[in-house]
Amino acid sequence: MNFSRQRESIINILKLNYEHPTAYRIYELVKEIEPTISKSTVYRNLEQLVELGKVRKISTGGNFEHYDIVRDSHSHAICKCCGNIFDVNLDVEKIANFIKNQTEMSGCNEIIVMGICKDCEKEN
Amino acid sequence: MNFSRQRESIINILKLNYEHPTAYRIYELVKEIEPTISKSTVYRNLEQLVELGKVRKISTGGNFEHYDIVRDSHSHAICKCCGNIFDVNLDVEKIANFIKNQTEMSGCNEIIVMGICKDCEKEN
DNA sequence: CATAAATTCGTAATCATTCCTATTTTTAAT
DNA sequence: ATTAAAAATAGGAATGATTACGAATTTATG
Repeated sequence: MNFSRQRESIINILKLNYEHPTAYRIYELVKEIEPTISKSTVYRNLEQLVELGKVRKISTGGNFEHYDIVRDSHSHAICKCCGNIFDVNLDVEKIANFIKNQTEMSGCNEIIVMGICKDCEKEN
Repeated sequence: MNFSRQRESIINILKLNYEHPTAYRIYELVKEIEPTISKSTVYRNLEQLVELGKVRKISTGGNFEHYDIVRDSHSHAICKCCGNIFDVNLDVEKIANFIKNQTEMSGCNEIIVMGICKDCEKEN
């Protein structure tokens, strides 16, 4: 993988952003620094970075994929109602062992928890 | 919600199918029983059934949404490599409590575990 | 039966993502 | 510093799963 200014900008934006942005949001933010960047560059780089394990893709069940740069190991909780994504610390290792004994999975490195957030619960 | 023959067929197909089918696969299968059913009817009904809590939508990070009729309470493990979905039994209640104390989530009713399946591990 | 509400079918529209290609940038070797 | 090969980009077109729409049909209720 060669160096590219655009990719560095994408990574920098991801490092500054803790909001689990969508690809399009990342595109918008990078555009402020790198005005001529194209959407395809953003999508291609995100895909590559996910492949390399430097970025995680989070599917919420909504219409967009969200992205999160890998810092420490944490899991995600998603509100089914508003789609917000929260960080959670779960014992992934423990769950991985449990899974391994129970299914055809050889292990796991990511856990996504779906539920309702406190705000949405209040409103309904 | 009124009765509809088409919806009953969709539910029946889901009851018979343990493979976490996509909307399109469900459409194909229902079509064998109900040849004039339209894709929009399948999509609309799946959405309604998800809303009612009778069906669960499973986002794998791939291009399609998968569906699973709610029988017993179980969680899902997804292979990041092949996209296969496996059933798992996790202590959701315990995790829900853990989540509740740690985040803005009021609880959870579904856990998705991402990892690599044994077959894909062998191949790589 | 008659009416209103719900549902369906078929197709068109949407829109996030992927694909394509000519051009530019990066890398490594000479 | 040049050069050639490989990698990456910009921009726009294509894709394709899903959603939206409207006229026609079916269901529920009195």
